[in-house]
Amino acid sequence: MPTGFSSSDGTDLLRAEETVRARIGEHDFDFASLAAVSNVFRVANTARYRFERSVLRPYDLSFTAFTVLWVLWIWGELESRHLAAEAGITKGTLTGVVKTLERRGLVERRSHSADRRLVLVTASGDGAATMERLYSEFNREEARITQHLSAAEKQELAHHLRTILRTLELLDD
Amino acid sequence: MPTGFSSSDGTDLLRAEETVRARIGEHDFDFASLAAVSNVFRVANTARYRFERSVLRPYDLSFTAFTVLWVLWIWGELESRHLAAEAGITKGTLTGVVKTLERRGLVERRSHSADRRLVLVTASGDGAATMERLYSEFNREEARITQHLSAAEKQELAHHLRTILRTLELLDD
DNA sequence: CTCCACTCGTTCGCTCCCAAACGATATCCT
DNA sequence: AGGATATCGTTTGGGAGCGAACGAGTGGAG
Repeated sequence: MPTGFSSSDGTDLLRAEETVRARIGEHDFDFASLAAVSNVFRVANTARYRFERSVLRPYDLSFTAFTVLWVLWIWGELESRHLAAEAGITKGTLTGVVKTLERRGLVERRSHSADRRLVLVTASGDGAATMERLYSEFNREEARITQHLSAAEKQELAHHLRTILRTLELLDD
Repeated sequence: MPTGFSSSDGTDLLRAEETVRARIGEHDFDFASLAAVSNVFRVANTARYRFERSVLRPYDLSFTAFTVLWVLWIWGELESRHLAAEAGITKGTLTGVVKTLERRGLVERRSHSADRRLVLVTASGDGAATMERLYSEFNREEARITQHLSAAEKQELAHHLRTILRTLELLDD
């Protein structure tokens, strides 16, 4: 039951942050950034956990395996390193995930004819069919966990997150 | 280099979402929820990766080990299962993480005198000293990645995320 | 045409991460 | 008191997840 930080009724959601404030003191500390960033981690953790236990469980797919399959479904055939980048994992990790997906017949691998170092990965017919069913369930769950935000607030949220994403790209050493 | 989904100049950050829209069609799909939730995952992924490579690397701490130590630093001595809940991991995972932290002398374990099933965990002097230095660096990095958001926007972001968090708690089966 | 530098995906060692099963302990019921 | 029941942290098995090292393959410089 990793629900992340807060425990019960929601009114004490800010309590942890208050405790931090008290524990740390006031000198030269950016609490607005703390609140923004730490809540991103909390939501991601909790939501990921929930997705794995609800929609993903019947398909016996991990969140990462789902992400990889989803990327292939959207973009079509991809070279390994691009697939890894799109899915947000290293190529070493991808090797294992693709191996899992291949074992279940959801994905196919072939090597590039011209450049034999390259490996091309595609969603199989089965993989595409699975995503067809799975992704609408996934989207319903996305809607469910954001049900107390208006459409405008969701846009606002997404917009702020994209701003951070852009900053992260620029900061990329 | 897992930067997550988007690749280069930031103007095509929305391109992936456009592609999704084109791939999926328009029927009965909640794109606002998709944008909000998927960007939470992307930011969390990318930021976590960055934190591990920048501030955490010199201390040889994983993000999770840092989180556990941070929770102990803020809240003081905790029983294992509460520590796990606060850190957002299962108790089984916690056993391993605490073992790692204990090996490095950052954390101490003792058993409850009255109820001998319970294990109490504390940050050691070394652990607290480490957090003292580490956490201000961490906060500077939080400020850095959110530098293009105003204080009001950070509040807004945190507020929307807390709304989702509250919903997730309610949905908690 | 042959080194040399580079790039590709895989492998390795280690940590994290969960679900489920487990042994030890505590509590409740009667 | 004592047996069912519940709860605690640990262990186990398997899939992520990273960095670093590796072997195979490409392409450029001389």
